[in-house]
Amino acid sequence: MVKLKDVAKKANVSLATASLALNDSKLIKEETKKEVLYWAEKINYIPNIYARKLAKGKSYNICIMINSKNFFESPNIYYLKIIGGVIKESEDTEYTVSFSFYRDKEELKLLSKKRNKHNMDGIMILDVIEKNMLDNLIKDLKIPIVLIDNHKKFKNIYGVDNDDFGGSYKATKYLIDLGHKRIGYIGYPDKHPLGKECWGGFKKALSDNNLREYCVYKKCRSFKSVIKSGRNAMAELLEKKLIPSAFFCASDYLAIGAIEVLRNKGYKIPADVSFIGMDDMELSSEIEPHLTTVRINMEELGRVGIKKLISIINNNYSGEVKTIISNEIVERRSCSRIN
Amino acid sequence: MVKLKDVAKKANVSLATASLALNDSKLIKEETKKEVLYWAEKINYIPNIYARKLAKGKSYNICIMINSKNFFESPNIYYLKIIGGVIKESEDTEYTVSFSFYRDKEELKLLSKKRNKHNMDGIMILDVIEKNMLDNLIKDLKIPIVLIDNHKKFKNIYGVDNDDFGGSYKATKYLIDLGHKRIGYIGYPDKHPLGKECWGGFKKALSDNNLREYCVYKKCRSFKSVIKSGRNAMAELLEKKLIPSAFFCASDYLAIGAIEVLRNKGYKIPADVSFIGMDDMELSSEIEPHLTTVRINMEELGRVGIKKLISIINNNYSGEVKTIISNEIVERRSCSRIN
DNA sequence: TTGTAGGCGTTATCAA
DNA sequence: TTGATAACGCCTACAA
Repeated sequence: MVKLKDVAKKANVSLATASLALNDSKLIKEETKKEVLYWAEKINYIPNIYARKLAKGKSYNICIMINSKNFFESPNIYYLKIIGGVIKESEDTEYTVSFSFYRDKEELKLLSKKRNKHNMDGIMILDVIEKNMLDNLIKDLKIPIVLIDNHKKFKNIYGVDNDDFGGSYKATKYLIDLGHKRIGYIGYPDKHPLGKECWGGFKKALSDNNLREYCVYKKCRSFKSVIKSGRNAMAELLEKKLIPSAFFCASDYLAIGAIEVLRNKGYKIPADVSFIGMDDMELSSEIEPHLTTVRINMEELGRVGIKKLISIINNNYSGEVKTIISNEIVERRSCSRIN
Repeated sequence: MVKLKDVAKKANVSLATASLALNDSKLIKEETKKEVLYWAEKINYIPNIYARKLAKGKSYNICIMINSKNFFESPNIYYLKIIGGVIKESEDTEYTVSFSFYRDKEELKLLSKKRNKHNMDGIMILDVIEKNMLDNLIKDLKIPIVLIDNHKKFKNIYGVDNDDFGGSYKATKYLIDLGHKRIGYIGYPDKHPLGKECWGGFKKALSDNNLREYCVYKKCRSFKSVIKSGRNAMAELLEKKLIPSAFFCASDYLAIGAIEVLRNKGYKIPADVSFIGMDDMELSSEIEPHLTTVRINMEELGRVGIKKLISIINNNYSGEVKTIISNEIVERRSCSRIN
């Protein structure tokens, strides 16, 4: 393995000079730098990052923590997108990223093991985490933490979140602008992480336009079999009431299930009923009719999150505690104008 | 930061003894070990993995390489499952895992940068890779490589693959055992990575049972909008021929699209036509009727892959060049017996 | 069974 | 502007 010493020798400078030159120090003459760079390239020098980490006394590593239960029981494409964003964004930094699963109770015991393995300067958490676990993490580790997609929980902990409220507002407004006056809602219970925000955005859009909710289902619980929840929702709604001219669904899968039930009853989508979802899953552009939805940019959450964490680690972050990532409407074919 | 020296001091032994004790060397008396362990625990000693890597002269790191185009353009849950398996399995080893995207042409130039960042003892590749890229990797890096899910390509390079052939055989056999004699096939072109294996397994099952294929569609191309491919397939098939009593589809999404078209034409599934898919996606157990399929265990591919790679790195691998991971049929409600 | 001392490849602090 | 040299924290002959 060719090392710094070899480069120094070839370039006819000392180890120290070679090191400084390669790190583009302004102490070194341009000419010398060039010479060193030339030889480094020439003899294919690859720095040993571990020696560097050691000498610098910093790990330059960020540990991404993921709840293993959530991850393995309901593997979700969102994880993949966040992870992709994180890796991508970290590529051009001096930081490496490592991943670590955590479980429920044993957490604290595991923690020390994790640290052994992942010496780290900062932590990013990809799941909705419980308060006591988070408290323990903070107390034990004393390193910066950034929470991703925690739906604005833990107001005083750094985080990056999707704008659930704004997305719901936007979606509902979109329906209103299409002329809809009777708008239904299918979403999660109030205590669900997504419940409050989505419902809030929906309500606000209505009241800002002097409208009232028409037909509401808020009993979708788990993150699994969400399509089934959508079916159940619509089945229940069909029994009880008149169907509105449009629905906002807090998840595309909810919309997909609901649409299926309605179509089976002979309703035409979007001629009879319009639907707008939220998420933009792969499936959403494949179903009939292609679903209009609010696209959530999870990759962006990951990218922004890692940048933020690195800034915090380096003591030069000065932005908001919670960063809110905006989302946009993707118009497809599940909504129609009403007169 | 508490270090080994501190532990040694507390335990009243030398640095060397402390080190050996913590590494459970048999040179050290049980009693001494206990004392050292006790103090390490007590003062919350966390080894610096980078110092260790450096002293050992090994990176103890494995780099997982992912084609960024595939990853970002068609993020697939399979990636997530492999990654999950890899991380999980690496947890109890001394190896860390890092991830790195690669692109097409610039590959070679990027390579050196990657190495700077991910000093590594081995490489795992998660995508179907092209021959010339692989050759370059091998030539430049000279470290062990394991290919994941490459559909048995590159016979002399270590790899872990799903048993596409066996899965197709099994699925087809399942249909045959249900009494079906006219069995259709919806899958990929012969030159598609999945094409040959799936078609081979299907054909073999038929010929082993003195049956011939009845109605074949092999034009599904991309990995994107596979559901649409399924729809197209069935639309075309409907025009041309009699529909068989059962279909094997080389992907669940293909089956989902095909079923949709057939149901819209008034066919009852599975009363009129049975379907068996392959993959077992989340969606497969949500659609109507719940899809019977061959479950591919991608997490297992990841786990086995990392174990294999570590063995190879440590020069104690003695198994097959290609490890084939078996899959199993998940019976749901899309197949019926025929008389 | 344990301790001494040198080395792993960098970076950083002084002098020169 | 550069060069010695001492860290960084751990491992491991070799000696005792």
